[in-house]
Amino acid sequence: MKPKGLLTPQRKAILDVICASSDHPTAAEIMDRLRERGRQFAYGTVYNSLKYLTETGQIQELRVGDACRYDARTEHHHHIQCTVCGRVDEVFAPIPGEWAEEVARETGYLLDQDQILLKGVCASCRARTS
Amino acid sequence: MKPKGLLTPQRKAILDVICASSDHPTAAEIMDRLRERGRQFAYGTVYNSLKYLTETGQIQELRVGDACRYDARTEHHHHIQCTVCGRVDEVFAPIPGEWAEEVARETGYLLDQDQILLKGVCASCRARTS
DNA sequence: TTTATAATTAGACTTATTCTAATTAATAAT
DNA sequence: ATTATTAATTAGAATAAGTCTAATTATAAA
Repeated sequence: MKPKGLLTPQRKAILDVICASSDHPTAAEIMDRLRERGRQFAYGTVYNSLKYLTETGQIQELRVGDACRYDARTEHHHHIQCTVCGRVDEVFAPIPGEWAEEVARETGYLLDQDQILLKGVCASCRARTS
Repeated sequence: MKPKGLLTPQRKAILDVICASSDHPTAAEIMDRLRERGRQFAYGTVYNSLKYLTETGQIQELRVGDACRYDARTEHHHHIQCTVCGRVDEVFAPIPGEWAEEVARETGYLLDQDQILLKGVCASCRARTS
C-alpha cells in the first residue's frame, strides 16, 4: 500500500486560490479567499494542504515577517519586502555567480538560489515619504 | 522635559548578553541567558529593551524564521540561515552594485543593503547529509 | 519637594501555527 | 462486495512569539 499524496478537493481549492492571487497571500488570507468562494476548511487542513503543495513543488513557501506567504510562481526567483508597507514583490534578476561563489567561500554554505529575501522601500512608499 | 532614552540596568544587562553571544539569540534565548546570570525581567521589559537597543543602533534585529534574532555586530552585513539546522551566520561579502541596480530597476524599490537574508545548507549539515 | 514623564512589572491578550483525537474517505486485498 | 488499512479532514486545544494594559517605581527638571 503506497502513500496516496492526493490532490483532494480541499487541496485543489487552496491551490486555485493561490494561483488566482498575485500578492503572496498568507494562510489567513487564503482562508478569507476560500470563504469568499463559499469554501471553508479547518485550520489543520489548510496548513496540511499548504505543506503538501509546497513539498510537491506546486507552490513556493516564503517566510516573511511573522507569517508564511505562498506563491504560485515556482520558477527560480527571489523576493523583496517593503520595510514601510510590508508588501512583497518578485525579483527575477539572478544572483551574480561571482557573488554566490564569494558567499559560499566565506561561509561554507551551499547557497539556495531561490530563497533570498531582500528588503527595501517600494516605489509608492518612497513617493509618499519624500 | 526631554525623553530620557536611558541605558537602564535592565537594558545594560540585555545588551551585555547579546554582546557575549555570537549565535544571534532570540528573545527567549536572551531571557534564558539572563536567568543563568541571575537576572530575570518581565517579557515587556525585554521586548522594550530590544526595541530601544535596535532603535539606538546598539544592536541589529533580524527576523529569521518565526522569531526575531539579535546581533551585536552593527557593521553592514547580511545573514544566511541553514535550511537544515536553522543556524544563522554572518555574510560580509558586499552585494555587487550592478546587481543592486538591476534589482532596483526591475522592482522600483530602494534597496536596503543591510537586511538581506540568504538560505543554504551549512558546512556541517552538508557533511552529515552526504 | 513637587511634578511630569520614562521604565518596569505581571499578566492578559493576539496572532500564527502545530498538535491531538475522532471521524470520514479512499484504496487494496480478500 | 466486504473488510482492513491508511490517508485526509475536522474541531478544537495547545504552543510560541510578541504586544498591550494598568499599576507601580524610578528619574530628572522646575
